[in-house]
Parts: sequence; structure tokens; C-alpha cells
Amino acid sequence: REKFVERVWEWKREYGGAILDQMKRLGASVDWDREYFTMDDNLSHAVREVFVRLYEEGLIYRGNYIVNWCPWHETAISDLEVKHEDVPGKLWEIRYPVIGSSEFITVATTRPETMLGDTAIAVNAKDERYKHLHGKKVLLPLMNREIPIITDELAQPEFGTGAVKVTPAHDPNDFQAGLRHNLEQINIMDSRAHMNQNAGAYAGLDRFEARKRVLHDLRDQGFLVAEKDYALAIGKCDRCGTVIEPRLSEQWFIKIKPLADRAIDAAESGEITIVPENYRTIYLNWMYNIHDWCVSRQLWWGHRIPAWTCKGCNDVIVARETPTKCTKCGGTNLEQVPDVLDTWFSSGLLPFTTLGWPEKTRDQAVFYPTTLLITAYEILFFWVARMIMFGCHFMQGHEQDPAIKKASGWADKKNDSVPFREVYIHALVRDAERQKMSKTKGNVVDPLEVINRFGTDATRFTLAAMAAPGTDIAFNESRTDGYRAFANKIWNAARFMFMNVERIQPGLRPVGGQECPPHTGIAGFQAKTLEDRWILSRFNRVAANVNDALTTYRFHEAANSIYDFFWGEFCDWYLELIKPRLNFEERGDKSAAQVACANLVSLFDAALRLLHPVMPFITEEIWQAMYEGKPALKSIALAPFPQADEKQFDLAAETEMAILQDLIVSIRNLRAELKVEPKVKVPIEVFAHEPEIRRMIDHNRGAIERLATVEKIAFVESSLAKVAGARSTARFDVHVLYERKIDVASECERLKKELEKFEKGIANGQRQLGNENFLAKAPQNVVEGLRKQQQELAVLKEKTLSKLKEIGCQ
RNA sequence: GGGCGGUUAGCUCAGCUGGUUAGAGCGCCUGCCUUACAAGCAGGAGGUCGCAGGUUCGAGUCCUGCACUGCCCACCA
Repeated sequence: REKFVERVWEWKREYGGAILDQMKRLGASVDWDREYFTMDDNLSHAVREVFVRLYEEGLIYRGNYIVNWCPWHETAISDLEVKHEDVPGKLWEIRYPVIGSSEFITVATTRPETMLGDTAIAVNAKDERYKHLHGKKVLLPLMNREIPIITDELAQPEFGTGAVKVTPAHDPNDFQAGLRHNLEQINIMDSRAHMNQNAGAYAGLDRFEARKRVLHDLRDQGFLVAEKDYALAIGKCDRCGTVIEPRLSEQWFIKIKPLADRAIDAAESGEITIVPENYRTIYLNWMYNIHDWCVSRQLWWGHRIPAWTCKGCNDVIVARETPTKCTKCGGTNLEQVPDVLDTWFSSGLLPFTTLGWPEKTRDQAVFYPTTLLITAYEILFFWVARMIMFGCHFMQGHEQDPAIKKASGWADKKNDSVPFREVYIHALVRDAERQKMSKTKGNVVDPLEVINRFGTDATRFTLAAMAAPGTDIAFNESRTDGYRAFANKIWNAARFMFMNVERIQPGLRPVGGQECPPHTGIAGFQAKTLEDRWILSRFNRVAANVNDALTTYRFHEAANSIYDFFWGEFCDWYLELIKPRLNFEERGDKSAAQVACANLVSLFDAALRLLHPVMPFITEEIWQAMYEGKPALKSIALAPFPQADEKQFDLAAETEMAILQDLIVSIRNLRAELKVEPKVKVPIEVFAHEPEIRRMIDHNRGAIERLATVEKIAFVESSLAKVAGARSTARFDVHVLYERKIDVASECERLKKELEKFEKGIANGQRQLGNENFLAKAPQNVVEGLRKQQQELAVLKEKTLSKLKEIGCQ
């Protein structure tokens, strides 16, 4: 209390009246005499209502139990607020003299100071070693108190000496045993975990000081038998790190089982879905094993428990309004219970108290349940689970407005008492060593610093791209660096576009980029050429992909998909392919250039909109520039998000383009194999397996010449499969006419490695194709595919063999 | 003690419902300042998918066990 008040005055001195003013503005009244902050707002109202209802339903009880006690905060805390930490400790063995005998009985403990509160020794009834001691008493050392030897299953024969000391006021197990045997409960510590008068000579000592003294005295008097190293999980207060003391005190509890049952049902029935699904298991597991919730806190701020004690008869009255007289004895001397509620008690009510509960409001009909809760798993039990329990309990019978429900896409759900339909648990960002970031460890990755170094978009994109569900993100700078390059790529592609617009048609703006009437595909795109048809199809395909990924919370898939499209298809291929058309000065076809330019602008606009969620700043910047700073909409964020238009899918174009790309890459490969000088244009021979393929290649010969640095394409009428140095595929054979300059030894090694790979593939395939089961059971397309592959591999093997022969290699 | 993950290229990670030769970024090697981009382009090397079994025509993917590793939960003296 002193610490707390001191801190408040510190704030007051530092900030003048600002904090108090602020709190008053928020509706708080501060009662300095009693040092309570009282929030008289709707939430307080609802909290009181919830408490009273639970009490009336018999779901709240009060009593003396062993609770987790934080001596620093001087309050009880809940199980969830205790963090267990493995620390090396000691196990001490103490012997207690049996009265009327020269025997001793030895017990073990990790908290020897609690022996001062022992009220029994327990042995197991079945334990032969202690049968003769049943019913006897021992003399408690240091305290010289006679305590009984009891038989109880608390003592397990196989553990330690088989005998255990019983301290009902300082251990939950002992407490239960104490109840079974009607033992005295001696509380030996005060709220700060200092020894009280029940600890005799040790009164006033801090618990750890007392431990030292007790051990010293036990040793002195010959009662300490052994001291062993022992690993123990020590409970600490989540907030202050103080070692928790299990301590007997009067607290308020919620009987949680009935609430948990509904919360279990909501998740099991699918009325609430948790993404990713493994968290559903974790959630359910916790719910199945839930303990009653200690909700009272001995703090100086918070929502006070609406309960009053009658000074006359000691009866406790729970009421919505401050009672004026005792309902039992009629006395008027009533005092409110000083305890406040666990902060998660009121937090758990958020979903409906914010909507005017307990009144039935329009807001509830519209906004309850919400569609989605996004959070990290740290808070799953503290908050999410409590919101579900309270929501399912207090909103029973609630019905969402049917129109709203339908529009949100949840018409199939029956249970409207749930606070939300879906819970998305996002990853936690850890440091590069997978450690959870913490200020005390000093391993915090400062996002502002990362942003300064790599940019906001790159930082955001990294998190999206690494957000594969179910695992945490170890923040990795090299990835961010890569995405900074991506942002740069977008920027440069934009520069390319702007340069061309400036040259070809200044003032050109995207068609429908803001209104986009069909809201699907790309409006105003005139697919004139193969690359046009291809990119239009690809864009729609990617848009479908991205939309699908986003609705299923697969953010990394969305990010990667658009990354691959923008860089690998749009920049690497499309922009290269349209350059000749844009370059009308050379070709003299300005109208073709204008079409190409308009297409480019519309496509870019659509791509920006698709990119915007993962690259918000650069896309906004470029988008604004595309409209010369005067778009009809204020921001790209308001422009429609691209949806796929199936009519713009073009499988034929995608197939043809794939062949063209394959051909160009093949030629590049051959050039590399032949060590052709980069700038030297080479003549090639091509054999097309189908007339349409020949037509397509012929149509796009300009592209091949440019992108593969080819001088002249000659079509031949027969297969080149047997020709040394040629490359053949299912669709075409290609041969680069160039005299090789090679390093025989290294080439030989490379070819041999390649041969090995082909042979392995062939052996593999033959084994499968020779298997009748495979032929019978595998789907047709898989078998076909394998056959085709085998043919190709056979050709490749032949080629490699002949190449090896050609360069004179074994 | 109970539960949930992870183990794939030198590093950081993808790989959804089992199906042709397992991918990306960074790093590495070779070559290019090709008029959007050298923070780039083209090409390349590099993996018996932790181990051992099993199911299947077919397993990185499904099942069992083990090892290592991380996290959460837990009233064991």
C-alpha cells in the first residue's frame, strides 16, 4: 500500500494534475481517504450485474482455501497468473521424535519453515514400515507441540521416506488432508509472508530468513537428517516475479464447470472455430481440466466486489445496490467487502458490455456475435476463454439480426450466444534465436529500427510472408532485406511505366481502376498478343489465389503468391515482352504502343491494388502518382480489391506461354553449355512437334530473338532428338548452331552426374510402370504423365550418352 | 507428470487434401553496367526431407516407436 501510494504521488508530482484530470474525464472518482479508484460507468454496472447473477445462480462461492498468494502485491492471484520456473533447490529431511518411544519419523520438505505450522504427520495405511506407529503422536521440533500420526493417501509409500508432514494452512494437498482428518489450520505467515505470532520464536521474520533460522536450529538440535539437491518448479507471480506462497485465506470463487461446459460445446460443435486448429485442441484441453477461478483480489484498485458484511451478525450480502440494512438481522452497520475483482473478470465481459448489456440493444442485434477475434496465443486462456465462457452463459437465447447474420456469411450457425464466430491466433514474433522477446532479456527487436533500415513495407511483408499458421516467427533480417529489394523492384517497374506513359501518351490513366464496374478481372485490358492473354489470365489466377489465401488466413501464401507474380511473371517476362511494342519510334506503330501502354497501366493499377494489403505505402505512393495526385478516391485502400474473373482465365495462352518460356530458357541453357559469349547472337534450329506450336513460335520469334539473343530461327522438318548438342522436349526440339569451347574434364563430370540422374529416374519409372497394381490403381493422368516423362528421360539419356561420346569421355 | 509443436539446401523458412525430376529468400560459384532496376539480369552448384519400422501401386506429406529441441499446462512432500 505504501509503495502504491508513493507511486501515485510520484506521478502527481511529475504530471501535475494531468492524470487525475484525465481520470475524472473518464468518469473516475478518486477517494483518497480509502484509496480506491471507483469507476462509475456502464462497465461497473455490468460487472456488478454479472457478479450478482452468478451469485444468485449459485455459481459464486466464498470460503477459506489455499490460494496462490503474492507477498509483494499482498493479494491472491489465479492459477493463470502463476508462472512456474525450474530452479535448483534443496530437499531437507527432518526427523520428528515419536512420543513414548525412542523412534523418529523422518519427513522431507522443500519449505522447512512451514513445519512451524504442521498439525500432523501422514503415512500411508498400507505402508508396513509405519504400521506400528498408527495412532501415535510425535513431538513437533522447535515448537514442542504434540501432533498426531494419521493415515492418509496423501503419503505415497514409494516417495521419499513414505511419511509426509501435514501443513493444512500452507499447502493445498495438506489442506484437503486436513479437512479429511479435521486438523487444525495454523496460518504462520502474514500477508507479506512474514512469520506471525503462530510461528513462536520466529515471529516477525521474513519467510526466507525464517527458513535459514529453522534449518539452523533443526541442525543444532539434531533433527535435520539430510539435505539433498532437488530440482523444483517454483511458482512466481507473473507480474512481479515474487515467489508465490500457498496460503490460507478467504476468497471468492467462480464454480467454473457449468460455464466451461458451454464453452467446450461452442468449440466442439464448430459454433466457434479456432484457426489454426491445433489451438482448438489446446483450448479444449485447458477447458476439460479447468479449476474453479479465484476472482477476488486484495488490491487497491479495480472493480469492487458488490458484497457487504454486516457488523452485527457477520452475514454477507451480495446486492446490485448498496444495501441500507442487513437482510438477516436488520442491522445497519454494513461495510463493503474490501476485495476487488480479477481484472480478467471485467475484460471477459467486453463482447457484450460494450454493446449496452444488460439492456437489450440494437447494437447487440447487429454486432453480437462479431465475426472474428484476432489475438496471440498468450492471451487465449486469460481472455479469449473467459469471453467465450461469459458470452455463452450470459447471452443465452440471444439472436442476431437475421439479415446481418446472413450478410456476414454465418447463416448456418445456430448458436448466437458465442461472442465471436472465429478466433485467429497469429504468430508471435521472436528474436532470431527463437527466444520470446522481453525487455529484461534485452532481446527486443525494435520495429522502428527495422523499419528505419528496411522500410515499413518490407517489414510488414516479412511478417506476412512468414505468417505460416501454427508456428511462431523468428525474426530474420535477411528475409526483410530480400523484401526491401522487392519494394525496390516495384518502384523501378513503376518508373518504367511512367517513362513509357510520358513518352507514348502523357496523362494516360488506368481504366476503371477506381470504380472498376465489374469488380472482377482487369477492366479495359485489350489482350492483343500472347503475352497480353497470358498475363491477364495469370493475374486473374493469382487474384483468385490471393483471395482464397486471405479468407483462410494463409497470409504467407497470399504474400508469396503475389510476390512470385509481380517479380517472376510481370517483371521478368511481361515487361520484357512488351518492350518492342512500346518502342514505337523504331517500329513505327504508335497505336500498338498506345494499346500496350494502356494495358500496362491498367494491369499495374490492378497489381497495386492486389499488393496493397501487404505493401501499403509504396502502393499508395505509386497509385496516387498514377492519378497525378488527384484520384477520385482518397486512397488506394478504398479502391476495390481485385477479384478473379473466370472469363479472363485463358488456359491456352498459359500453355503456349509456358512453351515459349521453356524454349527461351532452353536456348539460354544451351548457350551457357556452349559457352557462347553473352553478346553473340546465335542462329538456332527448331523442330516443332505440332503445327500450332510452330505457328506460335513463329509468331513470337521476335521475343525469342531478343530474350535468348538469337540471330535467326530456322524451322526444320524432322526431329533433332538425335542431334548432338540439341535439346528436345515434348513440344519442340531446339539446337544452337555454335562451335563449343569447353573444358572437357569438367563437362565430362557434369554430364556423368546428369546421366546418373536420368538413369535413376528411368529405373524408378520402369519399376512403377512394370507394377500392375500401379497401372490398375493410379489415376490415368498420373500414369500418362509418367509414361511421357519416361520417354523424355530416355531421349535425354541418349543425348547425354552421345554428348559424352562426342567429347571423348567414358 | 500431462498436452501441443518443430526437425526439409550453408542460414532462415515454404511445401494445403499422399501423385511426374522437393521449392523460395539470403549466402556461395560463373558471366553480364542489355536505355525500369548491379538493391539488378542470365546461368549454376548445393538436400538419401532427424532416426527406425509400418500402411499404400506410390510417403517430405498418413500411422507407430525413438532421438533431439521449443512452448504451454500441472497441488506431488
